[in-house]
Amino acid sequence: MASVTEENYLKALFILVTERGMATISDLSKLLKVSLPTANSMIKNLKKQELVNYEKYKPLSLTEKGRREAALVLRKHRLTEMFLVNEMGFGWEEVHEIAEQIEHINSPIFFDRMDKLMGHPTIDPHGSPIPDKDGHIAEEVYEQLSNCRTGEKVRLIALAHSASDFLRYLNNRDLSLGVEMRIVSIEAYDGSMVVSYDNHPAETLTHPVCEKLRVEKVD
Amino acid sequence: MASVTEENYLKALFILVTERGMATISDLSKLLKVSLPTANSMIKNLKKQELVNYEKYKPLSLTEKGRREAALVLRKHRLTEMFLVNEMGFGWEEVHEIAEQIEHINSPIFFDRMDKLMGHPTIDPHGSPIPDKDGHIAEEVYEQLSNCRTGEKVRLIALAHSASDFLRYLNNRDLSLGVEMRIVSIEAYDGSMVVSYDNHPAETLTHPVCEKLRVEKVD
DNA sequence: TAATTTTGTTAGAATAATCTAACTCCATAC
DNA sequence: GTATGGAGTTAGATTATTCTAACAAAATTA
Repeated sequence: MASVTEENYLKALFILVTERGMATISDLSKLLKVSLPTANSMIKNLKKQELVNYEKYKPLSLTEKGRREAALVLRKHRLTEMFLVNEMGFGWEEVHEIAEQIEHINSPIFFDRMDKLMGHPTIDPHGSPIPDKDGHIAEEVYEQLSNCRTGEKVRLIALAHSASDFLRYLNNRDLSLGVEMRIVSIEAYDGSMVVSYDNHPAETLTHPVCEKLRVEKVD
Repeated sequence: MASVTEENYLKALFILVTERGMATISDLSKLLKVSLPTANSMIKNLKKQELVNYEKYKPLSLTEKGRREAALVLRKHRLTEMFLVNEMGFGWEEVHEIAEQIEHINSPIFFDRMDKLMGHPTIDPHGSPIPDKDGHIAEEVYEQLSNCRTGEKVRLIALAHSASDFLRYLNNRDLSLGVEMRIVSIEAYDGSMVVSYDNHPAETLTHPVCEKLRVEKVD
């Protein structure tokens, strides 16, 4: 079975490929904060185990076996986040670091029990889909807020990132999943948006923030 | 901070010293299933960190710092076991293996939350005391069933071991903490005892089992 | 296209945790 | 009081994961 380190590489690769369609060794080395040679040698190791496809100087991808392993780690991570929020009362900004550790626990009954206690949730507290027990994961079809137009009304449905400082930023503005907002205006210069929702008639969100907010249109 | 391996050595040492009053390198090597030289070199490492007292060829003990670290690992283990039983619905025979892994999670807020959700429990599902946040642990003052006499009435209050096969053995006989039993007879030859309780008028328990059952006398 | 920068690779070393083989110390049995 | 067996130690090697230094390939810029 994959070591904790190997699981982290597989998960990182899965996320990179899902988010940007491809991944390189230097992407991995940045995301995991290891040196390039370290990532390079781990990739050789994972190739030997037939978990990643890799040829010298070429971009990386997961084999079917690797993709499945990675999705199961992601399943454990997201189930844990949901459990921490729903069953233990944590805020969505507190759970990532804990889940980063618990995702490596090797105990199918433990995660099955979480899953059952929560009634088999399909998304985590940040709106990301939870892979099923076979490693299948729903595609994320939501739009970025940054791609929407002035006047549109949208519902916040998921987040592309879940760093705790970003989540606290959202908390401070009463932004949570399900909030419906109208795009009041878009600043052409820097792409920042002014949105209105609930008791916030005019909240300005910078472009990097809008890129991370996933929304669906409301009629 | 101590690595997972170091935490396991400290915990093992704590348990050995608590159970038998002292510990040697070979005790450790047997308990942790590592070779003698492996245990030897780890002990040197822990001595360098001032976590254990050790002189060549002498028995081992924990320093105050080491004792505290060990007790905090044990705290995480036992809180986890209690959480798994009380909040997640596991049987007491299922929780040891999971807790062995979760005890190494580094997240004070996670364990504080468990503790709070359960109302600050002081014993785990096997009756063992849970150390407090400062690493203080209550002494276990219970008697072994094997030291009791014919005719005495006792209440099962704790277990000295929590291996899952032992716990299933108890489950199969409807033995759980709190059960009150009367000692019907003791077989002098092998120390086995016949006890009666609830719907079990005459259950025979071997000496090794009786040694692991901790009881208090009922008037 | 040539120069430069970024990315990737190889070589070689370090650390943590483990092992086996060989040797030494110590308690105790005779 | 010596011999013996168990416990402890040392030496040396292995594996996993990491690093830096040096170099090579690919991509980008001029």
